[in-house]
Amino acid sequence: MVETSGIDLNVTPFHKTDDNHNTKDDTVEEVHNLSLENKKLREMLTLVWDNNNFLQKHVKKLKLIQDHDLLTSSSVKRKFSECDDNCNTSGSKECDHQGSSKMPNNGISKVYRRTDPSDKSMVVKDGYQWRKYGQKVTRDNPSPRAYYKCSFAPTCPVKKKVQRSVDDAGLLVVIYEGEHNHGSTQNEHENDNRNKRFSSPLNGEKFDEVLVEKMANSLKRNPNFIEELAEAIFSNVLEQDINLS
DNA sequence: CGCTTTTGACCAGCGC
DNA sequence: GCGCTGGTCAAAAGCG
Repeated sequence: MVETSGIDLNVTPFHKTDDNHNTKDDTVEEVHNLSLENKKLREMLTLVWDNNNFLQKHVKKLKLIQDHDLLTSSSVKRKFSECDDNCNTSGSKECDHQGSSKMPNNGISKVYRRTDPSDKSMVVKDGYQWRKYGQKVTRDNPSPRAYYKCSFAPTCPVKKKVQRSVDDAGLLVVIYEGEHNHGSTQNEHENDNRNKRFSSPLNGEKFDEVLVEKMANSLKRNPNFIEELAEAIFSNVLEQDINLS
């Protein structure tokens, strides 16, 4: 019986027995071999576990890259190419494209909001009052782009553009231009609650985490995946052992 | 009645 | 200059 972090496995160690010559030395040797085999199996399981974790992280990373590509492929890419360059070169913390994020850029910020794809209204509750003044279908995105002006204060210069992501209908890309010269119509807490009520329960970063978790669990539940992974690692370990010896 | 939304027209910038 | 595209305007319609 070998026990590793969180996994119980019934392993019957392969070892040679000889009933006719069951001396004390033989028993000691058997115990020694058994512990060696257990040690090896434990190491292998640790390796499998580590590789599983690595693969989970890799899946997560691929998902993030996919999201990033998806978002930068939309029409807003042109305007924010500078920001993207900054992301690539300096890795600025401000340029977090994951989930619902803002990217301050000369009074321009971009926010991603995950909503129900079936919800046709491109309403983003952000605590301000907006008046729609135009709508346009852009060249590289079949979903229309809506233009809003802040109507809470007559002198407020802030505008925003709302458009669905070209690849993910459930993802709204909101571009804010300018800064409000007045306060929000509601506090941040109320705003959060509203967003929770009006959009999908799985939104933004949380949605990604849940998705990755599901994918990882699905892989873990798949016996073929575990078998193939174990086989691959086992053959790899054997190769390493051969190379070392 | 006042505010918001819709939608076609218009304008400016850009590339060829 | 021309065509394409994104952004804005403004009249009409809708709504509470």
